[in-house]
Amino acid sequence: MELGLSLGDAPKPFAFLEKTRKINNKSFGFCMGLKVGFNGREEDKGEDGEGRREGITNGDERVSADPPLQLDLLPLAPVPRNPPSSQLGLPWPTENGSSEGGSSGYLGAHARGFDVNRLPSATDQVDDGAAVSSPNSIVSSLQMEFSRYRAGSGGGSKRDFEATANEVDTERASSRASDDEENGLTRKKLRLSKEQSAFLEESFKEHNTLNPKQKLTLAKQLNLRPRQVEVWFQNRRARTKLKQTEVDCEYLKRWCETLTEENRRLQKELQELRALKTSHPFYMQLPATTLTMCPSCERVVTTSTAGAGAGADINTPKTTTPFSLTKPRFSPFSHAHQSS
DNA sequence: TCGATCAGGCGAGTTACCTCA
DNA sequence: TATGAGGTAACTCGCCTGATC
Repeated sequence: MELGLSLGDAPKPFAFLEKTRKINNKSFGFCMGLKVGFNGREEDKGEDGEGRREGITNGDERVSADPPLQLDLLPLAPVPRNPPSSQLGLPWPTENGSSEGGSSGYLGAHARGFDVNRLPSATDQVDDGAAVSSPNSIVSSLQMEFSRYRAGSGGGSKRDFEATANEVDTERASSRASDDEENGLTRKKLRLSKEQSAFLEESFKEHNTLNPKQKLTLAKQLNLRPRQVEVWFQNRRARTKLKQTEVDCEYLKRWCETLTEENRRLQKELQELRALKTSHPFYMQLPATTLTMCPSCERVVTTSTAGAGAGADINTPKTTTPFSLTKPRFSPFSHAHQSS
């Protein structure tokens, strides 16, 4: 059984059909594909390679004629097709080709000064190349910058309230930071502000991995250490994967129930056929024949080693079957018979 | 060309801290 | 006010990959 997952637009091809390990981040909807194969090659694949890393298999490694089922688990509130990355000034080109360079970005120009996590150290300034305002100026700078931010985004009262709450958050964080610094304690963990989280979230939608340049630019824009940005993306990927796993489990559980039910029904049908065999021996004078049905072309063909029924197509109108045939969902069929 | 070494990145697992009911 | 649960930032470890020698 093969499970292909992608984060992104539902109709997109499954990741295991593409030669890519990248997760599509255009939206946070869950798109899950399930392919059941009978060749058992999963066991042969081993533990190395991209498939292990991302749970994705290359399409050319397993070839199946049956298209995988696709389950769309999109969020109730769909993510806008065009996330406001350009407004946020992401440090890399978006799909629209905008927002190249953080300095021209929306927050890129204004976000300086709301560092909630640290007091700038000399090494940080060297490493990040970002001049950080003094601790005492953080809050006022933030309020000034975000008042502009609100005005620029045309926010209403609710937005103003949220921004104010974020300012409080930031102030609290700054206060904690200052306290820790004064006490000479090393800060273990501090909360990111809502703005920082939202900005990182938007960035993650664009790219779920960062190259060093993007990391540095983001860190500068958000006044975070590059390490913090890196850790945030790592944790974000982990959360995404965890969520996917939960969805996978739920889906596979339902799928298992469905297969169990189908198996039960087929067993019942088999019993009926056996009963028919005893009551209508006429049918049993036919040579032993295996009936198979291709789920893709929906043709039932007979295969037999002897007798008149070999290779006959029972879908032709003049041929009838005294019983119903169930179309299996998955089959290791090849479509060699389809061309004929 | 091949192997050893190193740096950097990432996933997985864990810890520690914070918030909230 | 104390407490437990849940969320999450940060850390550690091991593995992989690419660059360099």
